[in-house]
Amino acid sequence: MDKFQLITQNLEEILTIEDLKNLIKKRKKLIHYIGFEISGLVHLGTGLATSIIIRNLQKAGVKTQILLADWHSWINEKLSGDLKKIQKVAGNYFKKALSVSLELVGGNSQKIDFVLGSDLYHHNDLYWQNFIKIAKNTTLARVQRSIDIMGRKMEEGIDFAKLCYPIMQVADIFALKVNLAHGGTDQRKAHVIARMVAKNLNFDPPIALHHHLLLGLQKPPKYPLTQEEIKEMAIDLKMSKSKPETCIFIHDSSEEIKRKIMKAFCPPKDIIYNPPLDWLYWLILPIKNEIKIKLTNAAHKVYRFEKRNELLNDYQAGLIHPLDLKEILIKELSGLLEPVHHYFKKIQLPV
RNA sequence: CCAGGGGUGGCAGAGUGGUCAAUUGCAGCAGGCUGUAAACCUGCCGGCCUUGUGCCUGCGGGGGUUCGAAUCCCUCCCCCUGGACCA
Repeated sequence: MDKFQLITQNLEEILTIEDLKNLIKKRKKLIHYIGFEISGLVHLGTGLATSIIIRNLQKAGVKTQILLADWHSWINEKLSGDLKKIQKVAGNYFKKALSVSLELVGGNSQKIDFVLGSDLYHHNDLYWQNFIKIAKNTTLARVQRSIDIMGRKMEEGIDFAKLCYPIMQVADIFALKVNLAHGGTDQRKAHVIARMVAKNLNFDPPIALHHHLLLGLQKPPKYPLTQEEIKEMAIDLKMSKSKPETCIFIHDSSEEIKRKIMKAFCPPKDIIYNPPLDWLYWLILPIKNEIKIKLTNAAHKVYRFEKRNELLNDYQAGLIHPLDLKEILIKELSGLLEPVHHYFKKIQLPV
């Protein structure tokens, strides 16, 4: 498999494919980054979905970096907006949880550079110069739109720091010399700003790599939904810590995994909006490479990552019962996360 | 800083002296139904428990009036709209 294929595997969107091809062709050093806000427990989305991409990039020889975004978390009032606490959790818990997650999917946590936001900004005149330059090359309206998409409500009572957030995010990309900016599809607006202002600041526009946001397990606010509506509402539909019943943490026991998945929304034959199917397609298959599922005719069939559309086709055709789908998901997920309990035996989780 | 408007349970939004632990909607939770979930039906939905015509806390914070306050007064804080200042 060549570099391009490795890098683009399991991504939902690339901005732009042409730029990426050019970068590879020019044999430039590929430098990746993804930023994480430091909040509560790491779940499948933050931990595993992102790790799959990082693993792929590592295989492609890309330098991978994780920004432990303490200042961003501070701005967004994570962990009560207590910067000291955020930094503590970043170092004591998040770094470890993300490393474990990466190992689970077959990546190498030794090859990741963890960067704490504070360290990046400390005594860094250039960073803050770029911050102002970026701000000068952006409009208020644009920044407002970008924070809106990030799940923060514009409406009333928004403090100004929130508007600094996307500007910092763009400055981070330049400061870390990133040419592969990675995030969920929710990071699109910020990455687009980065690409737009890059030219004005004499940087090469970073390529944006967006992974799929795993669906939350709950029934959507509206059903049925069209593919377009799902894209528009992606932020509301994604797995979220704030709804613990609809999200699975990497620390969840197999009993909890079973309980939550059994409660999951899972309409028969529907492949448009189907959280368990979504997870098997985007998460389990890319990690496990193949899974064996019981069909409604009692036979078993093996599905492989390379041909994962078969899974969708068969489910749509009614060849797989929702309950069988759930059962395989429960089994695979429990097995996958089993080592996590071992790693975290002695670490206090920041609940 | 000035003027006006406003702060009610997870959210939305009623209520303007007692009958208010606070209408209602949404969300959430539990159970029933279904080879899963959803839809649908039932119950719960401030906290506590010995589950009761029980106790406690409660309508931005604090103080006051009153037999009695989410409702009236004072004060502080915060938000919104406009203005002033910077220019």
